[in-house]
Amino acid sequence: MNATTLRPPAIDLAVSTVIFALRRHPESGLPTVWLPLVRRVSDPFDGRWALPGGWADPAETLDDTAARKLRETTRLEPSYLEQLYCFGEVDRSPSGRVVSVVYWALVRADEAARALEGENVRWFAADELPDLAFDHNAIVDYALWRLRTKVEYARIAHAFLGETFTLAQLREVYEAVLQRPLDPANFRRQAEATRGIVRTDEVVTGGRHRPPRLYRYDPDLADPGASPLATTA
Amino acid sequence: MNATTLRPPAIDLAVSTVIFALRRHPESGLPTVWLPLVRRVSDPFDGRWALPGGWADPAETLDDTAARKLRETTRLEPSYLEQLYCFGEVDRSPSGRVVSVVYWALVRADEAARALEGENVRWFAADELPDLAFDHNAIVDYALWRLRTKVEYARIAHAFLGETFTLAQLREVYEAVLQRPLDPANFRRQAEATRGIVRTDEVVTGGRHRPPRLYRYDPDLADPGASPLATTA
DNA sequence: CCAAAAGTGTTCGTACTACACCCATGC
DNA sequence: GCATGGGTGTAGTACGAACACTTTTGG
Repeated sequence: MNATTLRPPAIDLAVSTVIFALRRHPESGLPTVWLPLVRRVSDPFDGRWALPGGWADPAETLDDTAARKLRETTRLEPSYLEQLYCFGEVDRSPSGRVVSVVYWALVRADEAARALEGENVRWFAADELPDLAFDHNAIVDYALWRLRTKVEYARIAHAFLGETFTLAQLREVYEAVLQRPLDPANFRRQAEATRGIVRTDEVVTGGRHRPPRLYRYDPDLADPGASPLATTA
Repeated sequence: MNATTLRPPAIDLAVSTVIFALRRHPESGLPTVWLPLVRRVSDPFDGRWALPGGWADPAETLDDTAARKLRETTRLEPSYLEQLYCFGEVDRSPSGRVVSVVYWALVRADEAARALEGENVRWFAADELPDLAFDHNAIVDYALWRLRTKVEYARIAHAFLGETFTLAQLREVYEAVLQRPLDPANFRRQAEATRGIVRTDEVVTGGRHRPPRLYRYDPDLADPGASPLATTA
């Protein structure tokens, strides 16, 4: 954006996304953070797992490119999408200079189940990843850090759940992300006071215990953790 | 970073920086947030004020480009430098598709005084800016929001000050950034407990009151607000 | 002594924690 | 009834806000 150099040099601009969803861990049975990866089918890093993404499109906003690529490679519709960071080390890619604008997304459990899984798309537990292509391991680690810090002060947990949810479900989200148990009684009060949710008149019957009330996220309540650039997706 | 498209399309990648320093406001006399802008000398937006920056260099890390451009245009050496956001709207620049990786920096008051100021570089009070080139007004607003939110939980305020400082000086930084007065007594306790500073044995004499003790920032103390990607500059 | 800012003590209210206890359902 | 989780009450603790008060300098 300086005028002295009239033409900028060639740097390839990529857009990738770290997609998070919750799944029960096959061993522990507890809900944990999972993410889908795609297998690379050409060099560099042919055959290695990598974050879904692609080249930036001159006709599209970076946000739109992230959302589109996410749809195209995994068929997922994210309930939350936010820019994470722009990675610009010189030696990130052996094929040349690539700068990656990375996004992170949250999808609901039911939505995540719909994701096409196959030879070249597979879900992994976020803390049991293989060696990924490029610097993608470090990127996922950073995205996990952002998820874990942001869930404590911003209203994003509901993005893992459906339209309505019980407080136990919401608490499970926090427990999965923060990796520690939370007191149900205290969580209830805190959630009702500051998590931007409202009670509905419905309850869930069928469990062999008192039927829990359903809650709904209220987007009108001010979010103390919302940034001025929030996409409100 | 997808392999289906072999060659990415041409998008110009720029790097700009929002530089913050504290100066006394000429009217109120209170310390306030200021930033240097550079006047554009060619189209688009010829003659308008803009953030210092330039095109990304294929041989340099984005961080390095930000630091170098900052030095070249203002002669300033930042005591804090962090990536802010990557702006990628399609119509940001009338000259074509430009994606800007924007950084924000803090410089010390003595350092800021050294900055070359002239026909094409001038300092402005952060909340009294003229109409800037491109979307730079919105970018500065976002950077200000980040500064104001981050100063509350991370240890960055000392980056506005010299090697040693009194608690009154540190408090002035917080008051300037947060735009509200703070209780000196409570600030002292909070600062000594959680702001990562240590007492020195020196005091400042010369004022017509009790000589205040000097403190020093201690980088070894864990910063609760530090990100895993922190540049520790 | 006085003014001014440094620095200490104390009270109050709020908010989080731990945990006891009651409620409503399926079996 | 009994097991199970939903939901309420409450005491203990930590921390920030407000503000009175003491200390140490220059004039």
